Amino acid sequence: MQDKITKLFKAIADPTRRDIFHALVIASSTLSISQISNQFEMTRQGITKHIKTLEEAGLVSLESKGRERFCNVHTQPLQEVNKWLKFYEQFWGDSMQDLGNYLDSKNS
Amino acid sequence: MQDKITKLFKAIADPTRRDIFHALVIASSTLSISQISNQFEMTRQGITKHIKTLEEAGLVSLESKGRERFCNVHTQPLQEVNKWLKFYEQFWGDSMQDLGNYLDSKNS
DNA sequence: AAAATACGCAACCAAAAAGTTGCTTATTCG
DNA sequence: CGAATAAGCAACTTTTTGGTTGCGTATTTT
Repeated sequence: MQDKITKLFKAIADPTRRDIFHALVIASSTLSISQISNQFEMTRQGITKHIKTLEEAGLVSLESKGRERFCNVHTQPLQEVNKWLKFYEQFWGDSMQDLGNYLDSKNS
Repeated sequence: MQDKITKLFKAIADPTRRDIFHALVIASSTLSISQISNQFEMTRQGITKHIKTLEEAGLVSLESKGRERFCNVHTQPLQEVNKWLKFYEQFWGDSMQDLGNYLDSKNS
């Protein structure tokens, strides 16, 4: 389909998914599908779809317990986004000047 | 339409747009629409569309000179993404343990 | 002035994404 | 056991996205 990093970027590009992800991170325990969807206007099935794309991005994993499914959240994949950002970080401030610095350091 | 940060996330979620953005950042001078689209398989009009969404995310701005339009690139908006990431950075490593630390620091 | 270049804009198209409804299955509770 | 709960799956609709073609216009170039 598409590469890992794009899946990751797309997963967090949706506001609902960012909200779900955030809810999972700050929750004091793992949450079930229903527990999550109760926090949103959307139908459970809609939430399930979002969770699936979060899962495919590696940001959550699912664990069945009885009739319920609990979501484990994983923040580690975000390090890839951070890595991507890192490169451009050197250009914050005045782009052109910093670009000069970057090129100089490459040539030395 | 949608909030600023979502526009930004969506802008960088597309691989072609990330490529355009990257090309602009590492270019030694500003590039025109044609100069950019020559580097891609896609039609000029397709590229123009992508540039427009980059523009709406604040990542580029356009400047007309004669019959050409040059793209100025801006990395600063990415700081917003970095800010978003920062919060989750404390959970990298072992999520649950770090979450404990986070909650503890809130209560002290 | 004619030809070529750089571009915008609108219409269109296909595929993907976002979200819904309806139905089935499995588990738990009384 | 029967009712209620948790959830999966498939089909379907709507909207968004990614990309194209076609055409008009302004600016250069020759």
